[in-house]
Amino acid sequence: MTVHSAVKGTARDRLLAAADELFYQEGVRTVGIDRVIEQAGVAKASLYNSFGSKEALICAYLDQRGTRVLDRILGYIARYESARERILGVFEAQAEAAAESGYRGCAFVRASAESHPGDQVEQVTAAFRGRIRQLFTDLAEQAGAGDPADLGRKLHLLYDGGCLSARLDHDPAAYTVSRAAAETLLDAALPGR
Amino acid sequence: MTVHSAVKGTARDRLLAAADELFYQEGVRTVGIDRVIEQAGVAKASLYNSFGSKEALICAYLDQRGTRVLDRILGYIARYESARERILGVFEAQAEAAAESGYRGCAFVRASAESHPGDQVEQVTAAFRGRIRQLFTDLAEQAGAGDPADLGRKLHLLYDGGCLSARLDHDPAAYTVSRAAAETLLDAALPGR
DNA sequence: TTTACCATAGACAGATCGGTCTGTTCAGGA
DNA sequence: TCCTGAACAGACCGATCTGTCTATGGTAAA
Repeated sequence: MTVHSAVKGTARDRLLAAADELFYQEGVRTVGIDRVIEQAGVAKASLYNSFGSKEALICAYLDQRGTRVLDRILGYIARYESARERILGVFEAQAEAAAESGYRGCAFVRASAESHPGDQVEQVTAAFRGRIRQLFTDLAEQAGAGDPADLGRKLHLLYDGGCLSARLDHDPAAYTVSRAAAETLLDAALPGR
Repeated sequence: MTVHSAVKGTARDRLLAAADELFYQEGVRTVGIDRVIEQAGVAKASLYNSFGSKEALICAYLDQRGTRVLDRILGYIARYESARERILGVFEAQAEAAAESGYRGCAFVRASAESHPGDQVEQVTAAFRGRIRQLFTDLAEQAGAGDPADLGRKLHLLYDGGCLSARLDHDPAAYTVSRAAAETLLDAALPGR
C-alpha cells in the first residue's frame, strides 16, 4: 500500500473520483488523460492497468454516476407512501440536485453528445435511460394508471425536459415546472384518486 | 468568379453547407477544420478570411440551423387556424423532422454539450431557446391560457423532452408522445374550449 | 533475504488539432 | 495590358491528444 492509497483508496478509486469530477464539470472529451491522472495523483500506467482505455474509464464513470443518481432518487422518494407522491418526488429530487452548485445537467446527455455514434458510451446511456423509464413505469402501474407504459413515457419526457432546461437555461426551477406538468398528467391519467 | 463558386456558390456558402452537414452529423468538436474545407472544396485561408475562427463558423452554422428549424415549424403550423392546433402542430412538425434519415437531434443541444462554458455557442443557443419559448408563449396566449408564460414553459419542456428522447432512444415517436402530453396540458389549462 | 507485484515518474511515438503563412492562379475592371 | 482581389494548394507551427514504453521504488508474502 502506498501513502496515497492509504489516504484516498486504491489507484482505481482515485481515478474514478477524479474522472467523476473532471469529466462531469468539463466534459469527457475536453478533459484529457493527463489531467485525470494528475488530479488522481496516479501514474498513467495505472490508468491503463486498471481500465485499459479512456473510453472504459468514461463508461465506469458514467456507470457510477448513474447508480448514484438513481440511488439518490430512490432515497428521496422513500419518504412518500403513495405512488403518486413518489412520482412527483422524483422531480423534487431532481430539483434538489439541480440547485446544488456545480450542477451541469445530465452526465449521460453530455457524454453522449461528445461521443461518436456506436461508442460504448451510447450503450451505457441506453441502459441508464432504461432504468429511469422502468422506474416511472413501475410507479405509474402502482399508481393505478390504465396504461403504465404510456404514462411512464410521458413522465420520462418531462424528466428529460427538466434535465435539458435546467442545464441550458441555468434554471433549477425547470424541474419544479416539470413536477407541475406531471401533476396535470397524473390527474388526467389516474381514475378517481 | 471561380469555377467552384459558379457551380455551388461562394466559398462562404460552400463552407456553411459543409459545416451544416459535418457538424450536425458528427459534432462540432469531432469534426476538424481540415474535413470541413475538404468537403467544401475550399482553401483553409478562405475559411479564416470568411469567418475568422472555427468557433465563428460553428456559430454561423447554428444560426442558420436555428432559422431553418423555426421556419420549418412556422411553415408547418400555418395550415392550422386555431392556436390550440398550432401548438400541437409544433410537435407534429418535430415528429416529421425526427423521422427523416440523418436526424441527430437538436443541433444546439449537441453543440452546447461539446462546448466549453462561456463559449459564444452558449449565447447562440440561448437565443434560439428564447425564440422557441416565445413561440410557445405567444401561442399559449392566443389560445387563451390564463398564464401563458407558465403554459409556454411546460410546452417547451415537452419540446425539449421529445428532442432528447428522439435522439437518445432513436425513436422519432417521442414527439408523438410529447404531442399527446401537450394535449392533456392544454385541456387542463384552457378554459372551456 | 529473495521473489513477485504494484505503483511510481516521465520520455516517447504517432496522430490530429486550430491557425498562420507563402506562393500561385485567374477573372474582371480601368 | 496591367492591377486588384479573391480563391486556390499546401507546407508549417506549436500544442495536445491517447497510448506504450523503460526504469525505479516500495511492500507483502515465501
